Amino acid sequence: MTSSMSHQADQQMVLISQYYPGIYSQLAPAEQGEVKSRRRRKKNRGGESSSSGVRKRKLSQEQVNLLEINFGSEHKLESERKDRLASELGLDPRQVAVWFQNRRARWKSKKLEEEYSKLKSEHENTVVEKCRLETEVLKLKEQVSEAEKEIHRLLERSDGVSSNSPSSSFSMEAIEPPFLGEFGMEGFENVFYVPETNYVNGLEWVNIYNM
DNA sequence: ACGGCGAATCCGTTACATCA
DNA sequence: GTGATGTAACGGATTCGCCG
Repeated sequence: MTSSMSHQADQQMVLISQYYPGIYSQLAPAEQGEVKSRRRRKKNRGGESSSSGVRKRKLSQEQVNLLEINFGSEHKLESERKDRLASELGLDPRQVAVWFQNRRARWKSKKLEEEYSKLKSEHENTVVEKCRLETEVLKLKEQVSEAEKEIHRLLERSDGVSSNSPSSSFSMEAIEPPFLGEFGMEGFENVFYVPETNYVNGLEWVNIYNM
């Protein structure tokens, strides 16, 4: 863990699991259903801390400011820095350690909230895009269906014409179909084939290709 | 290699201060 | 007075490095 990495962590969306690789391994007992009972702490209404002399709640704004500055430059607290900070702030090193511990917990909680918001937003965008694509697919299927119907109608009409007029008969298979790929028509060659040189009654609609 | 030990850190919780 | 919220502090568990 380098100091430069932690310095950038506030700006970047760094996953907690990357930043504190040890955290998730500690979840194992709880995940296995093992529930440990915690000892209840005694109340302390006498004004004296049970372990470290005079009780002193609420740090001053000045103390918090300096702690925040230090936390901003490095989230971890080496013992040398802890002692120096404690001396500067007139606090017990244990208090500095506790403050950093709680601050890391708040930082982690905030990052998790941000990560959640980001993922939620991405999910919503994806759902919207999915709906849009599904609508587009329906429209395209409708167009294909209409085109097929039209082809059927035209083929039926041309069959009727060719039986009366031998000169206009031709073989659809004998004519080289135009290349449609550059128009993005791959897959529709058999549906939209248009003979350019042989005029067929009722095929005026194919002029859409020249639009 | 291995186990014991202490320090550091984590999570979950409690106790208390403050405020609406 | 009271519930909600924020935070200092604690307890137990885990991890890690050191040492014999």
